Amino acid sequence: MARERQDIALAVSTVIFALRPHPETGLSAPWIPLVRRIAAPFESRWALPGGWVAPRESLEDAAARNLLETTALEPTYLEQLYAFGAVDRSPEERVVSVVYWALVRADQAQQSREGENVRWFPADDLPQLAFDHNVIVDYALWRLRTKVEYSRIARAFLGETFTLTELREVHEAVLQKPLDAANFRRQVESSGTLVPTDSVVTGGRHRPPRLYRYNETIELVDNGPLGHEKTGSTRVVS
Amino acid sequence: MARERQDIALAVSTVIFALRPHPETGLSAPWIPLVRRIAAPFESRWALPGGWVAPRESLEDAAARNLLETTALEPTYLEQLYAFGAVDRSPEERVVSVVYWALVRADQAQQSREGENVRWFPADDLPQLAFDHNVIVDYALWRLRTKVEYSRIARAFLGETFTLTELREVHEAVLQKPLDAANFRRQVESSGTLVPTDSVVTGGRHRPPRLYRYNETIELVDNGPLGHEKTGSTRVVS
DNA sequence: GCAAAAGTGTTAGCTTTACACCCATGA
DNA sequence: TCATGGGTGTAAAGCTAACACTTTTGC
Repeated sequence: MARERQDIALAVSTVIFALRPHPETGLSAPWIPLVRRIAAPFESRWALPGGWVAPRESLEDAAARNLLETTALEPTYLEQLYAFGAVDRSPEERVVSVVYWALVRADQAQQSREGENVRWFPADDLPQLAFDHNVIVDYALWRLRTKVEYSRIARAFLGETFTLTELREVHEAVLQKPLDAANFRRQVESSGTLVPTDSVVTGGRHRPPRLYRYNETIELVDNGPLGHEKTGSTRVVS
Repeated sequence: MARERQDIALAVSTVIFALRPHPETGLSAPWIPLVRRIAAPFESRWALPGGWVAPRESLEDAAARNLLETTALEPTYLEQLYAFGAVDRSPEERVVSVVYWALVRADQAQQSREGENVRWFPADDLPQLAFDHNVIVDYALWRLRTKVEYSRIARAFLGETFTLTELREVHEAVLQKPLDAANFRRQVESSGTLVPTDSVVTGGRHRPPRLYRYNETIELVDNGPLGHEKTGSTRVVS
């Protein structure tokens, strides 16, 4: 079963989400950074950050490296989204793209070099992108929204400790709808995913809220194909 | 941004599920076909059916073609599972595998050429496979079990029309646990996914059960990245 | 009639949702 | 003391799970 030359280029791209106020509503919402293409095809169009896979790096390493090189971002969460492999998705060359999605905190997002060639856009209001990237972003947004409800990805938008209101605001920003504060509190408290700390936040003109942290002792669900193994397939950097 | 030679081989493999009686319990359970390797690496080990991606075929087409060539199977359902890209998953060569999972009916499964080099195994009791294929099968099995509960993939194991008992037996085989017939009936009836036909099945020594078919007019959920478009990313062949 | 599976009814317990209300702090 | 968000209480509605019971067929 000898293999002849395939001549299929293998690329990785990443949809990176951060939360920022939406320009229209003013409410916190998902934004993504895009990179302006400086060569054909789709020259001068906005596209997802990405690049080629090197022969001696894993797909995930390739995604993280390209992310860092093009946007200077190091995400706190990185997960594979889908492999896109239609024959005509790139003119001329045959390119298969393994796409990842990532989450960064607002403070990390500000460290990305923004400028002529890198700019952040509200994820629900994008220009026409290069290749099939509009479809990809829509799918990533759908995954983010479904997964925030049953997993603990919201932590990637938060610091080590946080108040329940901060956690709820992350959920509201992702889902783009208000949540009942009382019921939200009971849901997360009964889920056992959080542990209260001894600290509260003082300084507000109101009762000081308690700080929580994530409970690291409980096992995760839907952690990808290697999630049942000792080493997860999703990269979580605290 | 000129790209030098990557020398990364792009392969597809597929985890194909069919339902058959389990050799120990006698109850219906998921089985998968495996292919015996006839060359290094992992010569003589069992492995998932698969092969290389041709330059001018999509990933999904490549999966379907390799399936047909190695096992003579044409699945009724085919969906991408995950792209596996660890550097050392194949010795010597660098191989990235885009893995699909597929469902076939029992009658279709019997048409696969079984023999020295192709054999069916109970999915929960496999020998040590080539490469990382044990991990892949476990993940596919997890996806099958979670997805059967919220989507309509069970249809891929059934004919055009079927009784509610037949549908329930598919769920029981996948989940490997008995379900309450009365509650199962109410769940699927209230979901609106099924439409009763005018026909019943006669011949049993009991009240003749009604035949149902799937309601094609309702929109699907979680149909992959292209699921929101007119053409789905999952292949459903009736 | 009787066995067997189809199909309906009923109830206890749990979860969800909506919203009223009290609490603790800074100004 | 008042405004503000933190946090608790509560009840209606809906859903789930378990199981009793009725229906319709073949023999």
